[in-house]
Amino acid sequence: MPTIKDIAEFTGLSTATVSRCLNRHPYVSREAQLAIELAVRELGYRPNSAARSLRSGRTGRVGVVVPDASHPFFAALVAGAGQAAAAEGFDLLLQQTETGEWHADRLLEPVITAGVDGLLVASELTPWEQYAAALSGFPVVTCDQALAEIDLPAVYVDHYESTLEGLAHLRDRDSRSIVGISSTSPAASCDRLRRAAYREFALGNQGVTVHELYIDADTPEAGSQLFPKLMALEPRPDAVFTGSDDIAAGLLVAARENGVDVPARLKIIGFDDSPIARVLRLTTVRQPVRRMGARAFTLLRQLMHTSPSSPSPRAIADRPSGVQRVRVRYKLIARETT
Amino acid sequence: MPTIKDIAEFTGLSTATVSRCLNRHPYVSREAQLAIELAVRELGYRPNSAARSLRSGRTGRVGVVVPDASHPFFAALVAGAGQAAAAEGFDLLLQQTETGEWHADRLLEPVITAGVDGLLVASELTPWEQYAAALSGFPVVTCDQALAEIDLPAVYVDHYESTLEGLAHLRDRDSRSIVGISSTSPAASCDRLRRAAYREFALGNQGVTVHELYIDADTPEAGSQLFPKLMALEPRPDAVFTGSDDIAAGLLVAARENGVDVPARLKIIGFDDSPIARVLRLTTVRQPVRRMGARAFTLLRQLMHTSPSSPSPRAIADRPSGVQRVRVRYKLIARETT
DNA sequence: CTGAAAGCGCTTACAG
DNA sequence: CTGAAAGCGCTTACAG
Repeated sequence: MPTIKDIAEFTGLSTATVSRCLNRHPYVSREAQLAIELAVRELGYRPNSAARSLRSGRTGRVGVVVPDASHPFFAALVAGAGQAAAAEGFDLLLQQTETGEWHADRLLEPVITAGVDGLLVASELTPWEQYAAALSGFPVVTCDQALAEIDLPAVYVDHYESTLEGLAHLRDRDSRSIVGISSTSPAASCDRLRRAAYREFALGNQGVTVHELYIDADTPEAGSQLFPKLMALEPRPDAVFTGSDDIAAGLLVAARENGVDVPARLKIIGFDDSPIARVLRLTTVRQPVRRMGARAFTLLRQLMHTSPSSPSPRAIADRPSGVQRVRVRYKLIARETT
Repeated sequence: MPTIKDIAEFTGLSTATVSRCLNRHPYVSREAQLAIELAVRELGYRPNSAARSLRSGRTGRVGVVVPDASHPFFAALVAGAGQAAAAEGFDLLLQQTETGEWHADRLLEPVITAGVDGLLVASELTPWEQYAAALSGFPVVTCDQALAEIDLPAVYVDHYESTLEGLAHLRDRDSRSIVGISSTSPAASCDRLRRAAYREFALGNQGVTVHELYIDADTPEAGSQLFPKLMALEPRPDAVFTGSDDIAAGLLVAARENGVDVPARLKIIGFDDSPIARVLRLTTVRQPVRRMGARAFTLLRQLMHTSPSSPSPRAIADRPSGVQRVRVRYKLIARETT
C-alpha cells in the first residue's frame, strides 16, 4: 500500500503539503493540488485510518448499542442511524448487549479504547452508575427512555403517554375490562412506563379495569400462548393493550383459531406499526423508527462537534441545561382489531 | 487517558515489558505481571486501538456489507455474525449498500484504508470486476450465491435447489398451474436462480405450468397488490411460489379478504420461515439465517488466520483450490397454506 | 503557500 | 526474562 510519503516523492512535494491537500486545508496551490490528485490516482493511494486516528484523535466511527440487531425495532433503528451516518462519512460499529454475558467494561471498550467518536445507546444500561463515569464527557445519545430520564440526550417516543392514549382508544370503543401486557425482561425500560400508565389510567377511569399480565418474550408465539390465559380471566377481558405488534399478531391469530371474534368480543392494540401489523390490519401505535435512528445520529453528530476529545470543565458544567430531548411524535393507527 | 508509558513509569518497568504482558506474551515474570496488572487497574489504563492497529496492522474489526439492515433476513444475518464476532473479541462495522447512490470506492473504503481485518459480503457486488482487484488477497466471505459462483468463499442456501423442492411440493399437492414470483430488484441474486429453477421445473414436469410474475418490492403490501394480477391470469393459477414470507403473507391476507380459500383454491409457499410465517401458519422454506451469519464469521476468521496482511504469492495461487463453500441445509416446512 | 520535524501510542526485532 | 530504540502513517504547530 502506498503511503503519503510515496505521494510526496512522486510529486516532489513534502508530506505536509500532501496531507493538507488530502484534508482540504485551504492553503494549497492549484498546481500542488493537481499533481497530488494525479499521484493519488496513479499510485492508488488510500489514507491509513489507524494512523489518521492515532494522530488526530478522531476515528470517523460511531458505536451503536442495541440488545439484538435482529429485532424489528432495533433493526430499523440501526438501519436509520447507519444511513444517516454514511451520509456524513461515518461508519457504524455495532454492539449487541444480549449476546451472552455482558459487562460494562466490554460494552464500553470501543469507547474507552478510542475506537469510536460517539455512542448511540438503545439498550438499557443498568445500573447506570457502572457506566456513568466512563461515559461522562463523551458524546452519547440514547433512544432508551429510562436513560433519557437521567442526564442523557435522547430521541424517543413517550411510552407513558402513548400507552394512555391506546387505553383511551379502547375505552372509547366501549372496552371496560382491559388487559395491559408488559414484559418481564429487564432490558425493556418502556415496560416500566407502561405499567405506570396502566395504573394511572385505571385510577382516572371509573368503570374501566386494567388487569396486568406479564410475558417473557416479544414474539408472536408468546402472544399465541398468552391467549388461553387471557380467556381464563374473570371477568373475561374485552380488550388487550399488548405493547408489541408481534405479540398482538400471535394473539389475534389464536383468537381467530378459537372462534373469538376480533374486534367484536376482543379488541387488540399492537405497538410500532411493523409490517406484520399492516398485513394483519392491526390497530397499533406507530413509531417512525428509521427516522428516530437517523435523528439520533444527527443529534450525536452535533454533540461530537461541540465536545471534542477533552471537554473543558465549564462545558461539562453547562451540559445538563443544554441536554437535548427529542420526543418523537407517535400516532395511533386505528384499523380492524379495535 | 493513561498510556503504556504511564504504566511503565508506575511500575518501574519498560514499555516493552508492559506491552508484552498486555499481549499475553509468554516471557513475562510473575512479579512483573502482577505489578502491571495492579498499575492497569490503578490508573484505569486502556490500550489505544488506533495505535495498536497502526503498529500491528490488525484492527480487531470485521466489515459486514448488507443491502439493508432492517430487512428481516439481513437483520438476522448481521445479528448472528455480530454474536459470533463478539465471542472472539471482534467488532462489527456495518455498511448498507442501498443507502442512496453507491460506489465501489466508498463501499471498499474501510477495507482499503485498513479499517477492517476482513469482510462479510451479503450484498451482490455487481459488476464484480469493479471490486475484484481491491479485494484480491483480502479475507472475504460472502453470503450471496452469485458471488459464491465466482471465486469467493461462501455460506449460503441453494436457491435453485430449494426452489425446485418447493415447486415439487406444490406439484405433489396437485397444483398444475403454478405462479413463480421473482424480484426485479438488481440486488437480489437469488432471483436469477429462482427463475432458472422455474424454467427447469416446467421443462421436467409435463402437465404443470409455471407462469413467471415479477414484483418490485419484498413487502407484505407488494404481496397484497399482486393478488388481483394473479386472479386475472388465464388459466387461473392454483399455487404460488413467492420466494418471500412477507410477499406470501400479503398474498394470503388478500386472498382471504377476497374469499379465495387457501389452500383449497390457492396454495402459497413463502421463504425464510420468519416470525410472520409462523403466525400465519405459512408453508415456507426455512433458512437458519442467524446461524449462517455466525458460520460466515467463523469461516472469515479462518481466512484471516491463514492470510495475514501480506499474503505470499504462493498462498494466493493456492487459494482457488481451497475456497470453502458452505452450502447450508434448508428445510421445507409444510403448514396450512399448501 | 510550503517544508522540516516532532510526536500520537503502541509493537517488535535486536541485543543482552 | 528485560530494555533501548526504531518505526507504523499520519497531522500539525512552527518557521519560513
